[in-house]
Amino acid sequence: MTITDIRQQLSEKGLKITPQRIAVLEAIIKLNNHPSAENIIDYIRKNYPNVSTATVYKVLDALVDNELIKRVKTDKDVMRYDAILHAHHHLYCTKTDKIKDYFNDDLNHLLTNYFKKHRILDFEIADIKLQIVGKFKTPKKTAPKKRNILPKKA
Amino acid sequence: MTITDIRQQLSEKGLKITPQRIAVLEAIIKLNNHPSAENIIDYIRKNYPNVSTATVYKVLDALVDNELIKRVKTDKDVMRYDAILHAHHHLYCTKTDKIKDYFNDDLNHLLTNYFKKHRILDFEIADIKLQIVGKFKTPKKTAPKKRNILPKKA
DNA sequence: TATTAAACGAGAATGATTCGCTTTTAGATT
DNA sequence: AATCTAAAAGCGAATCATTCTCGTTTAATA
Ligand SMILES: [Mn+2]
Ligand SMILES: [Mn+2]
Ligand SMILES: [Zn+2]
Ligand SMILES: [Zn+2]
Repeated sequence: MTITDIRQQLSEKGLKITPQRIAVLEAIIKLNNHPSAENIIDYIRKNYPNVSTATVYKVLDALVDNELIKRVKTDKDVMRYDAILHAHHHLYCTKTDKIKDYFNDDLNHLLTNYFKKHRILDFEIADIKLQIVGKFKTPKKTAPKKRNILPKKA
Repeated sequence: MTITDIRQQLSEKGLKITPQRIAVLEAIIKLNNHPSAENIIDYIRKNYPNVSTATVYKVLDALVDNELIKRVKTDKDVMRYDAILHAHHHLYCTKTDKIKDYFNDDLNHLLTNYFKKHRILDFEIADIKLQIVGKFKTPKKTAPKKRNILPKKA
């Protein structure tokens, strides 16, 4: 995803191409970790110190409205954003608040087929998403490498 | 679910039985529509005009911590609450913000089995919930009753 | 009934997000 | 290339759901 691609995407949606919009979209793509507005602002300000907070929020709204990004809901008071549009689910870590993508087309088909067969009365499904809540396991300590380490205190 | 039951539930969790706690839990059960804190406050104040907003939030936290109710996440800035503890999913109406319960043990088994067979690397699942987003269909107009209606304009 | 830690009430504070208004700018038009 | 103008950006104030603080009340226990 190059800046040219981003300009292309904005243009396709009939959005004016502005440095702020490019920066926001680029930030979400680069950060690639379902960043909050604050994360995005911090990231952008490294290169463009004068971007206004309100502008970032307005850009985020515009990008969501034009389906260039998606909102990711959380338990917390902060909204998070996702530039990956391909259908996928999310692993929510209760310990760290990290959100990890979970791609599984097999599962998507399972669900789609399930609901094709079992319609929900009076409800028209637009999207089905799994909230998979839990904890990331810290990988099992396998025999740690022996190393010469200086003792903490002489 | 009587008030005696509610007192029982609070007591089992070692929570002090207070009129405010009873009122909040009763409100969520009676409203039965994933109410927001504001909905709950409005409901309660009809009978107890002096309940403090802060108290309601504190009670909600205590009830969640003690697993007597659950939080329901939404797109919006308001948290909503659920007194139904039995595993179920939610239908989110994008048009009206209504959230309807979707019970389906068949589907629950499908998912549980699926993830029993297909572990997610390095992730320990605590809970899986479906966010089913869409719109409630207004029931199809079936042959409308013929009626004598006055014409709109003479 | 007295004791006391826990819970409550009232209002201030917080903080993510939005608003209102002025200034700037992208992109079209001369 | 210079001009035009609706759209976008900037900025400070406002909003509002939720949390905090602290003085007062109360449920539970002895
Ligand atoms: Mn907030
Ligand atoms: Mn908020
Ligand atoms: Zn994602
Ligand atoms: Zn529910």
